[in-house]
Amino acid sequence: MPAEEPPVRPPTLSQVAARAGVSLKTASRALNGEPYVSGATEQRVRAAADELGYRLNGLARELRTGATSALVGLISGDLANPFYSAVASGVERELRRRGLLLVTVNNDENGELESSLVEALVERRVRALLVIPSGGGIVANSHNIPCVFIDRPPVGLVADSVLIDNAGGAHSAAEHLLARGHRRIALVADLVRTASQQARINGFSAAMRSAGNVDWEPYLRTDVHDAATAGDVVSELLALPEPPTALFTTNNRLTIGALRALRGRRFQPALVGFDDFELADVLGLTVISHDTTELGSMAARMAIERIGGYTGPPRTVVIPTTLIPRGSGER
Amino acid sequence: MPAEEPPVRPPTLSQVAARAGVSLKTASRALNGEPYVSGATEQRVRAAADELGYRLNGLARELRTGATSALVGLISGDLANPFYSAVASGVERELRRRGLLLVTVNNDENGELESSLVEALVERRVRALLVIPSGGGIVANSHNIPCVFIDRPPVGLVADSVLIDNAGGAHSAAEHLLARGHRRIALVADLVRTASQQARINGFSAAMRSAGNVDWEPYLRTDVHDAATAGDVVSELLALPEPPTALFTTNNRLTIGALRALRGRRFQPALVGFDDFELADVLGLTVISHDTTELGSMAARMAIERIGGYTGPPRTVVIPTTLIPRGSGER
DNA sequence: TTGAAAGCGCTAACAC
DNA sequence: GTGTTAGCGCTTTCAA
Repeated sequence: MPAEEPPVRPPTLSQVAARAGVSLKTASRALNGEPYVSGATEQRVRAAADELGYRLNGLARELRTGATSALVGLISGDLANPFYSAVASGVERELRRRGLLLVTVNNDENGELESSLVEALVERRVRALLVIPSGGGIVANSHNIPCVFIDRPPVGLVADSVLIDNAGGAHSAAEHLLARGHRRIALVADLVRTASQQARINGFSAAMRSAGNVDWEPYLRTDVHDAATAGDVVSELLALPEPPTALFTTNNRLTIGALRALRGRRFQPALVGFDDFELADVLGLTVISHDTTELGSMAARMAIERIGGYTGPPRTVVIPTTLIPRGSGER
Repeated sequence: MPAEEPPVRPPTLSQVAARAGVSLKTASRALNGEPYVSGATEQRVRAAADELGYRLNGLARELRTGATSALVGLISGDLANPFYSAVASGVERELRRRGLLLVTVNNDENGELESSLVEALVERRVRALLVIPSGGGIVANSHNIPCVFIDRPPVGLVADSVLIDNAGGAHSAAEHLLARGHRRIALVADLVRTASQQARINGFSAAMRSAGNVDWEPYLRTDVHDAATAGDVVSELLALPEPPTALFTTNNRLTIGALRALRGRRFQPALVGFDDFELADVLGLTVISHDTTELGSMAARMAIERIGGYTGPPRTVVIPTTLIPRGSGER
């Protein structure tokens, strides 16, 4: 049984100073590479710091220099979803270049939890907040800290946002299928309460309207939220007396569900999916692609500008989409 | 034109106290729900806090109460890689339950960068460090803070680690292919300098040795680090005068590269891949699967125990693997 | 029940 | 070049 360990505290700057035989401030100057320290003194201080295994206490520094941290918070859905992790990857890379650190938290697609996470991050004095809203709750940014919304604009307030060209992408998917002669086209969409899904549905139906096609309307399915349900929905659609000849799925999860349902079937309807993903090429899947990582990088850059003092009006950046034909949308 | 904005500092506890007409300490007690505060006083303090939009400054609290933060750092490769993001997802979920926050940083698979990131996190006084080592560098944990290694054990020191049963998984893949009569089996592996790859290669060759098979040896390819190269390597293998009849790829990236190379070919060798991934089922791919998210959760739990004061000897947990036959490994 | 004083580890401002 | 003093916003003594 080891004796009660005294809770070993890391060495402090004054301990380093004492050991080097200089004052606190001199030690500070030496380690921070400030001018007006003689070479010899600097050497001694550095040596003392090494011997003690001294590490700067960032908390204390940050408290002193302005009571804000070097942290930027990202609130999103589960990182296991490749969309969120791609965004996180872009964000992290951009932050790291500026010496900022990324704190990631999962909102579990739950608006209340999301609000409490905002509180927690604000208490930690994050320098900025990046949010992919759960869609349910509204993140009120009454905290006076820079906030950039990703993929979904905030409800009821104007703020910096980075969005995908949802309407445009869905529009081009619709046109692509129409141009190949499809009329009975099914639309399988996620929760309509999110603005991004809403825009995709709108873009799609606008294209149908322009083409004077109403045959698709019986095949609209919304609020399909996971891959398994998407698979069921697609199976049901194909079991109809007059099944659709083409499908458009409005995000990667739903597309994957559709692919599972289509697997091994004799009749393969045309399929276009919103969001590109790994292996879509191997599967010969036609997709509406966009640079998800760039979505994150852009948001991070906007946040960094705000941190840097930019005070212009809120901006909205729209990331374009591209249709990548790989076979499934051309049959 | 608004006048020069004074840099608005968030309200402090003493401002709240002043407004409520109580002392600093009383305000602190009231907001922290400590005993010995009269109900009326508490109400007044809470009201004052609300009116001012007061948020606790976690930096100051943490500095005062022990100079450590509520942060846990995770150092890994790019989150765009589903393996890392699955681990991160498991870690985050576990931390959040304990009120801890996850800071994720990307080591860019670069040992030197990794060391500097450790420094940065230690300076922020993270409570624990979770590391998926880049393989190149050695993370020396001379910092006296809890550290758990994930997927790859640290070189040259004993420490808490959570590993996948790499050797066992590779062994079962080899047996699976041998049992189906394959002899010329190609092994496409990633950087051998990482312990996990080393273990997979060892497990595979041990099984071959047991079976008395040496025919596979000309088909060993290592240090294949990305999907594109993996594709090239597979194409080369299949172009040999005596091509292998089966392939084993030692991680998801390489498997995906192999799939791309195999696409549209007449002759389809058997294929087993280490790591399961989304859509592997749709592709009919036989894999060595393991619970990647659990890898992260387990590591987080071990770190939390250390934070909680556990001082036992370092432990190593091995996460088991399962072979999931889906067709590609059975042809 | 409440308050005053001290101090966490550091840096800013000003002396020497 | 170097040291002294003060104070970031909070919690922890200890006294009232």
